[in-house]
Parts: sequence; C-alpha cells; structure tokens
Amino acid sequence: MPELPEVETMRRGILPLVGSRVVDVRLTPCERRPILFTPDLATFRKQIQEKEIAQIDRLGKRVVVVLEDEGRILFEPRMTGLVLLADPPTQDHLRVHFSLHGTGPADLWYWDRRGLGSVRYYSDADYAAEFAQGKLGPDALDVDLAELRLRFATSRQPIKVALLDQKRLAGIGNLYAAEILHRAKIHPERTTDRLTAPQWKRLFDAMQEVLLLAIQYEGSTLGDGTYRNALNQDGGYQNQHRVYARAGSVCASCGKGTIVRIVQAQRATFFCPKCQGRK
DNA sequence: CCCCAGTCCTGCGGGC
DNA sequence: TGCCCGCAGGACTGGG
Repeated sequence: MPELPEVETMRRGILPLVGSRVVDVRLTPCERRPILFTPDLATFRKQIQEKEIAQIDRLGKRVVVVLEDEGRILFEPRMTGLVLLADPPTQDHLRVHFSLHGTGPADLWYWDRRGLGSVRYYSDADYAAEFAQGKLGPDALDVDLAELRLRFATSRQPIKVALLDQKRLAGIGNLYAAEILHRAKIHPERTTDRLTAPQWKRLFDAMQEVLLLAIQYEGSTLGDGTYRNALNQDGGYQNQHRVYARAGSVCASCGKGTIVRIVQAQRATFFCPKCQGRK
C-alpha cells in the first residue's frame, strides 16, 4: 500500500522523464470509473500535449508531474495503484498510458488492480485551490519537532489514529504508523495530549529514521505484491518490519513481548505491549 | 470539534 | 474440492 516511502520511490523512479515532452494519453478501460480520471480525456489530452515535464514532485501520497506551464498531473495510487516505466504486470485492470518523446523513456503507465486510485490534471490555479492551506498537512519529512508537537498536541485522539490524519501530517499510513510507534516505544492508544516531551522527541526521531530507511529500501512489498517500484521491482523494507502484520511473533526489539493486533478507527494496529509502554 | 460506519474495489486465505 | 465470506486500507461521505 503506497505510503510516503513507496510514493517517494515511485517519484524517484520516473525522474528520467524530466525534460521529455508529452505526446499523448490513452486510457483503458477506465471511462466507466469517473473518479479515476479527471477531467475528461479530451480536456486532459489538450492540456498536456506537447508540454515539457519540468519536474516531478511528491505531495503526501501523490506523485506530481509538473509541466512547463505549471500544469500538474497527479497520480494518487491509494491501495493498489502503480506508476510504471515498465509495462504493467497484466493487461487486465485499469490502465492509463502516457507516451513521451525525449531522451528518456517513451512510456509512462498508471496501472491499478482495484481502481481505487486516481489520475488527475490540474492547471496551476486549480491546483492551488484544491490543495489550499489546511487541506493537507506538511510532509512528514518536512516538519521539525516543534511543528510536529504543535500540529498534534491539541488532539485527544490516540496517537496512532492522529498519525493517519493527512490534514495534520501528510504521508504516513497504517503500516508506517505502526512501525514508527514501535521504534519510538509509544503505545498506539496513548492520546496525543498525554505524550511527554521525551516521547515527542522519540516520535520525531523514529519518524525520520523509519521513513528514510524505508525509502532507502525502496518501500515495502507485502505478500500480496501490490506495491512495486517504477520498474516493477519489489521493495525491500518488508524484511525490516518489526510489528506490521506480525501478530503472534516475539518482538524483535525486546525479545520478550508478543506482537498483538488491535483495531483502532476500523484499522488494524500492531504493537508490542512489552516495549511500547502504557496507554 | 470528534467518532463511527459505510463506500469504492479485487485478490487471497481461512473455514466448513 | 469448492465456495463463501472476511479482510486488506486510503480517502471520502453522511449521521450522530
């Protein structure tokens, strides 16, 4: 499931497209899924044709292809979307194909097994309006300790639930929330207003460490194989997971506790009751 | 403000 | 062996 490290890996994977021009876009067969692709194909095509790709950014869990006129193509993979330079794994499912010309790769694909994600074009003005201040928090790798505290301390939500709120902080999802809290030795049910100063410091450090390490490993490819990098290769961070989907195993950190699974806000939470302290 | 359940979607694995 | 159902969860919506 693409979160910050996976989406950052996708972004880096398609950097060779910078400097190329868009020739065309085609979609199969997603016309029947209006949430996937906006605006309509004719308008989308008209806005991007012959535009040069100026840079490739990331906005939380979205890949942003910035064109020379500041128009932007946003890829939001949600659960199962992939941004690929290689051909999609199968001919089935929803696909969007961009053809390009330049010195880099000639094809860019968006492929989505479950079709929950989206591909959208925004003009500069529409983009500014859509992602105006407050709609999305700062990037998890772009805050300092003081801002982290500021954005969370007023909440009485459990810290695990708060970490998933993209309006507070962008980029963290269910998997990395669990791994970060485990590294920080903080109980996922502890409410944010009750975190101590040392806990804030540990949370901040763990967040940087886990996310940066996961980027180095090119993200997590789980058993279902839903996430892969732009060349359709597996990530490697799944082998470093300490708690996620490891209920019943002995904690690799303390060697004493057994990882448990609970449900918070209708999401699975994994943690070690021994080394992650009390609520 | 907060919380919760439901929605989208497909593939997989557990249970019978 | 085959079939059904629950689960996976990111973002959003509607109700309380």
